[in-house]
Amino acid sequence: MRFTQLFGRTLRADPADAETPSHRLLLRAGMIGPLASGLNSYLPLGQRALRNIERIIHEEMDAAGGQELRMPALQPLDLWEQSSRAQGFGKHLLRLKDRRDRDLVLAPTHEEVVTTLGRSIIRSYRDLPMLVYQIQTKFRDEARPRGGLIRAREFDMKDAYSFNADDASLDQTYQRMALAYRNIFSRCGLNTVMVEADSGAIGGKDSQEFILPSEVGEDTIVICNRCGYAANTERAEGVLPPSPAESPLPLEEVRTPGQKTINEVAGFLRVSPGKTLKAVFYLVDGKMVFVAIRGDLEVNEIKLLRALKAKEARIATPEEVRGAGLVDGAASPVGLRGVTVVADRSVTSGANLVAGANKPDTHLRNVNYPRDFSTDVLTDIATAQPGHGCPRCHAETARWDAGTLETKRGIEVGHIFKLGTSMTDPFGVTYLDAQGRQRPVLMGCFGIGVGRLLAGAIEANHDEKGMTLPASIAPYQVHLVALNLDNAEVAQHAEALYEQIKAAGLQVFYDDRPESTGVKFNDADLLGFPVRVVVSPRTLRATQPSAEVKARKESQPRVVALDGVVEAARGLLGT
RNA sequence: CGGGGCGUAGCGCAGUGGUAGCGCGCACGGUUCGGGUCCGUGAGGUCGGAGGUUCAAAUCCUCCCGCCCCGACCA
Repeated sequence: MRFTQLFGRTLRADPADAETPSHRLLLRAGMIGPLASGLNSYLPLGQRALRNIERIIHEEMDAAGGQELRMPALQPLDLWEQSSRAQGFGKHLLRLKDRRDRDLVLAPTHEEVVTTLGRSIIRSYRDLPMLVYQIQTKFRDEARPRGGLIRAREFDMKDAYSFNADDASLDQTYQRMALAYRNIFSRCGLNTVMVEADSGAIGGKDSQEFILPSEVGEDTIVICNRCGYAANTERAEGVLPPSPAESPLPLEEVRTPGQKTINEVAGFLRVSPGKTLKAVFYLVDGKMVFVAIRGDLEVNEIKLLRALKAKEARIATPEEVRGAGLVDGAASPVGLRGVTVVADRSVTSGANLVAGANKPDTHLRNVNYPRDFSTDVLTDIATAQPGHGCPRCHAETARWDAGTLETKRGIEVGHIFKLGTSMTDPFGVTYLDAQGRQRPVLMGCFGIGVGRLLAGAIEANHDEKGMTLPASIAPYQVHLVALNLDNAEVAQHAEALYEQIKAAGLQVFYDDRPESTGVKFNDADLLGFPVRVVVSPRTLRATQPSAEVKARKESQPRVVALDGVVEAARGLLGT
C-alpha cells in the first residue's frame, strides 16, 4: 500500500473529544471514522487490524472444533419474548417495525436464534456436543457509549455457542474455550486475567471474564496479591479481619438528634463505622427489603439479587421507606416485623454494634446478633474491598490475611458462560440419550468483542508517540519510508525495495509522499508498524547502497545492504 | 437518566452587540531535505438548529439537537 493512495489521513493534533489513548490513536492514525456517538466506520487501516484479529480468532476457534455460521442481526421481537429476555435487556434492545408493522429487534446477541437452530438440528446424543460460532455485528443502545471502540452501539463480536449433553461435556467445552481465549488474547499482545464473573442478563451458572488491566477500563476486579485469585467486584468475596472478642453488653438507647448517615452517627457517638450496623432499603422485584450490613462495608447489589434469586433491585426512596413504616435514618433490624431482612455475614462478626432504634433521632448501642435481632437471609452481600483477605488463601491457610485483595480497573475483552438449560428450557431443546430418554440440551456461550479487543490492544501497546501493536495484528508489518523522493536514486531504490518486500510476502506500507523527514518519521511512529525501513540519500551513499531497518520498539536502527533488507525485517518480525 | 464541559473553516482554537479571525491542514508556485522546513499566492464558514430581543446577534434570552467526560446502567 502506498501512503499517497491510502483512504484515510493522519492527524497532527489530538482530536479534542477523545481522551482515552486508544480512542485518540485510532482517530489520529485514521483507523476509524466517527459517525455518531457509538457508531464508527472502520477505515482501511483499522479494518486491516480487525481482519488480523479476526483471523487469529478463526484459527483458534477452528482449532477448538468450532464451526462458523452466520445468523441474522434483524430478528422478530417474539423470539425475545419467548426467552423472556426482551425485558431483561430493556432499553439496550433496539426495536423497530417493518412495513407490516411487525416488531423487530436489532440483535444485541444471538442466543435466541442459535437455540432455535439447535432445536431444529439436534435430535440425539449422537448430535452432541456441537460448537458453532460467528463474527457478527451486534446492536446495543448503550446509555453511554465511550472510548471510541471500547463501548460502542454497533460493534462486532465473535460469539460461540456450544450444545452439550451433560455437565461433564459442557465443562470440557468450557475449558477448551477458556484455553482458546487465552491463546487469542496472548496472540493479540494482551496480558488478560481471567476472573470469576456474574452472568448478568444472559443468565446461567458459571461465568468468567477475560479482563485486560487498564486505567481506562470500566470494570473493577479484585486480585489476590498472593495466590492469583481474581474476580469481578460483582462477585468477589472478601474475608474480613476478625473482630476482637467482646462480651455482649446490655442494649442501651441513645439520643442522636439529626444524625442519620453512618458517618454522622459514628462520629457523634465516637465509634468507628466498623462498629455500626448500617441499614439500607431496597426494592427487590418491587418488594421492600431491609438490608443490614456492617457500617464500613457496601452492599453489593449483584450478590443481593443472587441471595434473593431476584431480577431487579434498586435503593428505595426515602418516601418509600417511610411509606413502609420504617424510620429513615434510624432504622434497625432490632424489633422489626413484617419486612424481609437480609443481613450480610459481617453483622455476626462484630459485637456491641451501634444500630438504629426504629425511633427518630435515636440509636441503640450494644446490638448483638443473634441476641437482639434475627434475619431472613444471612449471607455474603458485601462488596469486596482492597485490604480484605483472599477467600482462596483463607480456605487454604485458615489465616484471614494470608493473601490480601487489591482492586484494579480493566477492560472486559471476553466472557464465557455456562448457560446450562437457561436458553434450551424456554425453547424446548431436547435430545434422546442412549437409553432413549428425552433430556434437555445444555449450552455454553462464549463472546469476544472484536473492536474492543483492538482498542484494548492499543491501550496495552502504545507509547507517547503512537501505537506499538504486535506484528500479529498491526495493519502492516513493514513501514517503508523514502526520504527526499525527488532524488531519482532514492525514488528508484525505494520503489525496487517496495516491490521486493511485497514479493517476499511481507505486508508493506510505503510512504511515498513528498513530505519532510519529520512528518514521515512522526507518522511512522504514530502508525507504529513493527518494522521501519528508511531509504535516503544518506543510506544510499554508504559503503554499499543500504537502508536503515529499525523495530518500532527500538531506538537504534541498523544499516543493512539493500538486498539484506527483507531478511533483516524478517529477523525483527521473528518470522 | 443525574452532574459537568463543549459545539465558530477538514483539525486545533480566538472572538461578550457593529456584519468573522489565527495556527495547522488543503491547492498552486518557489525553497528546503534525517524528527511535524521556509516564503508567497489562493480556496474554504447558513458561527449546531429554531424562535425571540435589538437599528444591528457568533455574542443577549428561550427551546431543541449533537459530541465528550464523571456517575447510574451495562452479555
